[in-house]
Amino acid sequence: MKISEAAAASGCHLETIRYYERVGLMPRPTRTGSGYRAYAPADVERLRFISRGRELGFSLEEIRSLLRLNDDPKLSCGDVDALARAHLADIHQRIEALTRMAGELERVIAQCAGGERGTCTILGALRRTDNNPTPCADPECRP
Amino acid sequence: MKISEAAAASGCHLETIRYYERVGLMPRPTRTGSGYRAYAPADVERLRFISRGRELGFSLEEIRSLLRLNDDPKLSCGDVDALARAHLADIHQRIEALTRMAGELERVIAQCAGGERGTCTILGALRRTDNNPTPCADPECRP
DNA sequence: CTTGACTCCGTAGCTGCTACAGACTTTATC
DNA sequence: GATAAAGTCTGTAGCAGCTACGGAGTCAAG
Repeated sequence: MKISEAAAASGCHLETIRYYERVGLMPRPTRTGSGYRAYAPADVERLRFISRGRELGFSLEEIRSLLRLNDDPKLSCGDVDALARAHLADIHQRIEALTRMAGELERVIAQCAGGERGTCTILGALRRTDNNPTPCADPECRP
Repeated sequence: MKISEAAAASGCHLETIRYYERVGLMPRPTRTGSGYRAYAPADVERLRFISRGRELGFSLEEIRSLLRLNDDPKLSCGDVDALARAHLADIHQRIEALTRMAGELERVIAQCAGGERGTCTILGALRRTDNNPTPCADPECRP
């Protein structure tokens, strides 16, 4: 199986496969006489493992650990569980941060919708310094 | 005001300030006789503008646009509004993607909590192929 | 006068790819 | 069998958004 076929079968981009090999996530495949990479079904499975890990937001380093744990027959499920839980906590933090951003943005956008002259509340929110408070006179401005 | 003071006053890392200058977000500041950068209060305000933009998740290119709109006296509030709304939509998409990830992760973690032997459901979820349930029975699989 | 803190510039590193260029090999068509 | 098209090879550079050096020059305190 050539690299483009492995790419199609795994869903990974062709150049990404070579990249995974370079960084040691994928083993160096056997080669044909002319030097082309030859992949076995097991390689495609490994690529899909990586790809699904990425879909779940794991970093390549985390996936490297997961692959090691997966390859090791004397399974340490606790480590996998800990890694996954830590990752989940991280995702929750990112969601929280983005939700805060979205909330704040919605607030300043909503204020802007009304007035179009001179005082753009969006730019105002970016300019605003703590000792130089809101340019908006409306008490609704700062909840 | 020297660069470290501007850093302290703006909340930007010192090297980040130089970076912003290099990419053209910050103007080249005046220099002291010996070549040290000298910042005015307006520069610090601009840094804080950038910093708040980053806190709201805007990219540096978006912030570049916002700065241009902010600097331009004949204000085009509509452009600002459009930019902010597009950014907000993007944030919502990212939240959605992360929420999906979190949901799926929670699912496989919850399943794992029970059993600790042989079958780790987290690794199982990563290994799983929809059309090829068994790993590989064929001895040709591993070259 | 020396020590230490600061600043300068340029460059390289980080993550996770993606996209070349230029050389080669394989496959398809005539 | 010749030739064109498509695939593959390697190595390197680019993206965002910083951060962290190294080696040199500058400034203030003791």
